[in-house]
Amino acid sequence: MRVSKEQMAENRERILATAAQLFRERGFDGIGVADLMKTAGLTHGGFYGHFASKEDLMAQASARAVEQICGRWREMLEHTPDDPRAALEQAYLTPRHRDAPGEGCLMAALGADAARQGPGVRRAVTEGFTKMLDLLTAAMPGRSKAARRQKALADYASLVGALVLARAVDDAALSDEILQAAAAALHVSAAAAAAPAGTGSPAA
Amino acid sequence: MRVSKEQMAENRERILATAAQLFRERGFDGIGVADLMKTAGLTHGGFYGHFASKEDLMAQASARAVEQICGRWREMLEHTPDDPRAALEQAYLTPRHRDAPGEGCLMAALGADAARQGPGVRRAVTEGFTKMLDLLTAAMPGRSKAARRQKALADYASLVGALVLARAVDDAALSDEILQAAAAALHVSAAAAAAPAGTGSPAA
DNA sequence: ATTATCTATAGATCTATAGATAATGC
DNA sequence: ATTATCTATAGATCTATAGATAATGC
Repeated sequence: MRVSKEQMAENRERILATAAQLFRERGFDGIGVADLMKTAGLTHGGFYGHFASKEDLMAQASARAVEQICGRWREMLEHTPDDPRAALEQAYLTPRHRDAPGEGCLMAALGADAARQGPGVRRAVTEGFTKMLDLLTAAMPGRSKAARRQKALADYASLVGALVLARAVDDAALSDEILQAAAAALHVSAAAAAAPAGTGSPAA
Repeated sequence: MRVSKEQMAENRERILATAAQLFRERGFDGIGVADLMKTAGLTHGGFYGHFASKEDLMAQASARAVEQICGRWREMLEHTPDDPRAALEQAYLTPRHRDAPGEGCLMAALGADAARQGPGVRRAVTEGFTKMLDLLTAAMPGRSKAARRQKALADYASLVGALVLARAVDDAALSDEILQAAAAALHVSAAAAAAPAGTGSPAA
């Protein structure tokens, strides 16, 4: 049953990646350790050789999700030097992002959940939020750093709220309307009403 | 053990009120039927004489929370005829509201959770959201109804996102900063940095 | 020999139900 | 007699651990 050190590291990565997706899709309480390990192709008991507890995994999976998101954000900032803020915010407010929470923004998927978790999870989520905020601040136009940060905070709140609301309602037209209203207020062109069967990852 | 019809109706109301608070404080999965009934002063088994299932209660408690919120919103609209929008949004973005989720906005506390629930809960949450949106639209200045509604949607997204983020982070200064940045973007004066030990209910 | 994983299970908790109990309301 | 509530429990699920297993790596 024992595997090589490389294989073990790979297993650990797969557990983390699986958790980062499933927690965002189903909430911290929506997926158990046994199901999670099964999805990762391992058995229940092996989990505790990799992580101290489920809460430990929740914290590390949150950090992992932030890394994925920041990686995609950095790519956008490099590929759209003219108006990176608009590109990022427009991509955030797409039906594609709304419909793929498992690959999307940590704060929209788990922010409300995180507020009810223990110190380890809240610390990881706060650090992750700060990293994402710094990237958005860097993409923000404006004179002073303070003004850019304030605008980034306000814009981030608009993005997260619009996505939370768009996912909560069961009316597709109303959901699209929420995304479009937020886009209009942020002065980026409205997201398409239906998600095209395009390639690539969602934008958050 | 049997109680009068009036007492039974009162018990049912107490279960609903308790659920509307505890679900918002701890999430739909954060409180069980047994603990909920204990808090309401009843025993576990009696629950199913009042509600068909926990999910049934989740839907009805969401509707109940919306009624509470809309009642407070209507009061504000009547008491601040000059600029009801600013009054409502300013009150929403206070530390008091952030620190009292059990009495606060349904969408900020349970919006992300609701997206993962069954049709009954999603329907109730969507209907509640529509009611709150209509009140905010009525408080919004603007020429056309469509323009007021679009602005209300965008503002509501900002409010919900700011509250979700302010609750998620474990850094008090950062949390206050989020509320203040959202208030500034909405052109309402920033919320006080610390919640005064005042009277009355939170504003959402 | 060490150790990563697996099997099996302990102990707690959760939703829901069955049957007993006792107070209401005819 | 009816019925709202209570007691007790079924059955499922959850986190975590103990001990067995078998492959790695000295």
